[in-house]
Amino acid sequence: MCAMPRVSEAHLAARRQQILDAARRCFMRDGFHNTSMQDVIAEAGLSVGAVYRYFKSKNDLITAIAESVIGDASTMFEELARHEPPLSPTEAVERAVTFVERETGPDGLLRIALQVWAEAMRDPALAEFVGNAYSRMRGHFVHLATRARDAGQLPADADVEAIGAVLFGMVPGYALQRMLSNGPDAKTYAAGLRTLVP
Amino acid sequence: MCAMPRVSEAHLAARRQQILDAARRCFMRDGFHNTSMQDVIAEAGLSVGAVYRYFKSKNDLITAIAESVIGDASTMFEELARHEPPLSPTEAVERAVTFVERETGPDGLLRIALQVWAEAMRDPALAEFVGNAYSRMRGHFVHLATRARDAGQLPADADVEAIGAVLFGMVPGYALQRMLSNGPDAKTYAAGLRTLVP
DNA sequence: CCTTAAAACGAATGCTCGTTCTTCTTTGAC
DNA sequence: GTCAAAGAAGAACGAGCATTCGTTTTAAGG
Repeated sequence: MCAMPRVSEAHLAARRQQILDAARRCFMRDGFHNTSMQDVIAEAGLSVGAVYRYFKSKNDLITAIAESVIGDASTMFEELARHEPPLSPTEAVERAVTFVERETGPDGLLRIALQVWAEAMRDPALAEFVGNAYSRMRGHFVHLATRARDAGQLPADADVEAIGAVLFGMVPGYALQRMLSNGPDAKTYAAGLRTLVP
Repeated sequence: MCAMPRVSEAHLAARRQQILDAARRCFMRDGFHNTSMQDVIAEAGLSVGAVYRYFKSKNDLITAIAESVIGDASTMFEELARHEPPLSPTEAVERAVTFVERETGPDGLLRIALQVWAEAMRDPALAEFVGNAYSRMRGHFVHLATRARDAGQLPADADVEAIGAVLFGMVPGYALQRMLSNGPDAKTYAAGLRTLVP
């Protein structure tokens, strides 16, 4: 006898991803709360039961999408931090802003990120996850600021935590401008930054 | 005969405000989409019919709250722009950030602003309103940048639009950090800004 | 005090939602 | 081929939603 799974691991993972992809499209289009489970189910081309096998509630689905979006952003910031040769703080912001510009389009990550931010105000578990992720991202900029200070590009007594926060803040600040008003493109923004921060 | 109103103008305005206040509290607590009309009605201590006399739909109520929140922020930025003697760009950001710190608390304006941003992704009418308001706010910083350039504090060929955008972006950027992670307080942030932008 | 229309009320409505549950199908080991 | 367990399906359900509407209350002009 045996209790082996009836389908391959790969099949299960693919199905799960199929649902996640559908949910992402729906959430991008209508936001978390104007998307019904029926919408996701139809978009995935599956049945109610199938979807509920993989995600036990709508909130589970929202959380999964939120974590994947925040995870993607984290990855980007980590790559900036790991870059060789090390980037100057300004260069790092410039690259982040370029990424943001790409992802603020009609089907960009940041449209969902905005939903996640709003959702985090109501869901403490999500708030903690987002808070940790954003602290880590800010940490990368603090690290860059530290390096710049040690290289003499900043005063020796500079508060690297504060400077890291300012640098990091510019990125979502730019994202909001892009999504809400018709702010400047990444290149222009970067030029402005370089004028302001010598 | 006559068709005079049965109650005073002031009474009508007060009732309307009573509903708006209740809605603001509810929306702050649960967000737009997890607040039911029943919640607002109960919070206002009125009847269904009374509320629907003043706001013909939930969306009307959301729009009214959104416009009032954005309006409050606009007022703040206008005061910064009008300040005498004129503020330097850095000073203006510092003051804006102090305002933000005050309004990111559990019952601060910015918690609703975050909801509004997310809502604007779905509601074109709201998107236009928010977009215009934010363009105007950015404009104030562009104006400050222009003045700084003309005073020789910035290169003569500086792109004031871009610099204004960078300055303005720092404000929502700081707001997000405060609301989502435990970012630095306004004073620390301002100090970081001053170190970075001489 | 009576009339009248605005204002407030709240039961009722119809619909949509997230979720459950029973049934049918597929799968892979034997 | 057979069987048992897992996967998929989708009808059904109850709760909760925004909104409507017929009724009652209120307040001011005559």
